[in-house]
Amino acid sequence: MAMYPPIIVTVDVVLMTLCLDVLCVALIRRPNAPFAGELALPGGYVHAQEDGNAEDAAYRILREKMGIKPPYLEQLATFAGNQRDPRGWSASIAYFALVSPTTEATWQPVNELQKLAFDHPAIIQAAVDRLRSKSAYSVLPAYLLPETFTLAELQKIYEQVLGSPLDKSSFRRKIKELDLLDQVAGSFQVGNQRPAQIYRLKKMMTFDRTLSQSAPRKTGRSGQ
Amino acid sequence: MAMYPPIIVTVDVVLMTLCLDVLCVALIRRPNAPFAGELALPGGYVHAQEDGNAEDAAYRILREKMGIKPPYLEQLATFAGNQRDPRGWSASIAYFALVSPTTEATWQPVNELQKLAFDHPAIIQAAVDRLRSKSAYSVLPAYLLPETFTLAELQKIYEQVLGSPLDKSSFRRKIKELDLLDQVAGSFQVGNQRPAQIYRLKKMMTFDRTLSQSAPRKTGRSGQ
DNA sequence: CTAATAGTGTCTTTCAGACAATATGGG
DNA sequence: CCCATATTGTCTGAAAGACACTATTAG
Repeated sequence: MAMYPPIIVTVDVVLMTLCLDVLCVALIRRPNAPFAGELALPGGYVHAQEDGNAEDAAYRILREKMGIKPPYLEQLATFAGNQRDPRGWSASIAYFALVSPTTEATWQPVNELQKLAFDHPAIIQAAVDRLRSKSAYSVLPAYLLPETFTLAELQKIYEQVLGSPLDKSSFRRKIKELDLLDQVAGSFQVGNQRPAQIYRLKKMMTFDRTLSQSAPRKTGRSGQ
Repeated sequence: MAMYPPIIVTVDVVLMTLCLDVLCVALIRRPNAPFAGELALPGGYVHAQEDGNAEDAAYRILREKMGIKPPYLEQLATFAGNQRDPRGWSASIAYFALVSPTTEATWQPVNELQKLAFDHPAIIQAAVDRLRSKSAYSVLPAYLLPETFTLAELQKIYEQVLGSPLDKSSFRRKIKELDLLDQVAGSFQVGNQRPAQIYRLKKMMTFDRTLSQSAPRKTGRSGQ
């Protein structure tokens, strides 16, 4: 079998959180070529000696470049081809991760990104799409909050991510049915108001429990 | 930056169809080491010279090894690490494809697979899971049928893939709402029965239209 | 008391599941 | 007429949306 030049294999992570109610992604300014000086996703080569698998590499990169271990990480997709890196044929195994907004990083709103290195805009778009679609039927957005939060805060996150307002009663009904939150002793209060119950995500091994919160109904019938 | 030994980059395709109402996957007996003589998914090295991107590689492999161009192909996930290939650290960009049962191949039922090369059982399992989950809200299973089919045939496919019987009336209501099928002139008949209307998939650029056929309702209320 | 937000109750609409009724072919 | 399957119609119950109502704090 013929030999081909080695293919560049990297891992890039779309690390997201919510800053001031706006979905943001963590970016790093590249110190070296290619795209030296430009903003890029945290990423790097797979280290065959250190990384047992691709997820290990993603965790290592987040540890080395961001100093964190995110509570949620999943593989997004692989972006591969001869056009995305001037050095040659490359494959980027992309992950997406969610963290609390207390995480230190250079956060940039996903809706107003400047020019980025490589095809990172496309990777970020894919991550945002994935987050949106999964938010419709899972508790993923809770990972964008601090460990404890109120239901009002959680609803705001969902509305931000999904881009449409939700009914308070229906939202609470769904969340209660899901039974994925634990009450936390204590409450949160600001100003002259009734204090709110505090919750946290239940410790679980499985994400992706069915939420099945559907899109808002249309008022009129769409013909027959 | 330190140099690392080159990483093996391959593309593997889970090519599926329905043979005698059973979901099957196309396998090839490996002629060479590693795993010579064992069954494996059609796959191969990425050819940096020929393949512009990973999807190109998947199509090339299906063309070379199976002699087909499938009507549906999507990236599944990337399986990468140092344990899956005895030659070293490897990354397999896995795709999954659906074809009509008229396609010539060595089909094996996905439920009774023998020992396979590499981690191909896990890749196949991921493909089946993906097909199942997408079948709940898309018209994907139609790609498992010949180009034209009746609604009864289509419903049987859904029942096979989803693993549970569907109500005839509800199923037709959903399909009609989706508006993803075109009527074909002519009809299909067997025996002394009313002939059935023939349909085909509409030509479209987008898959994944919302079907929102939900899981069967539970009869009782689950507490509060 | 008021202001402000937290949290609940209830009516209505929508839609999937169940299943019956009708339609259309050949004998 | 019969049978067998295709196709449509209708009823019902569960769940989502709309929205009003009550609860709890500070002052």
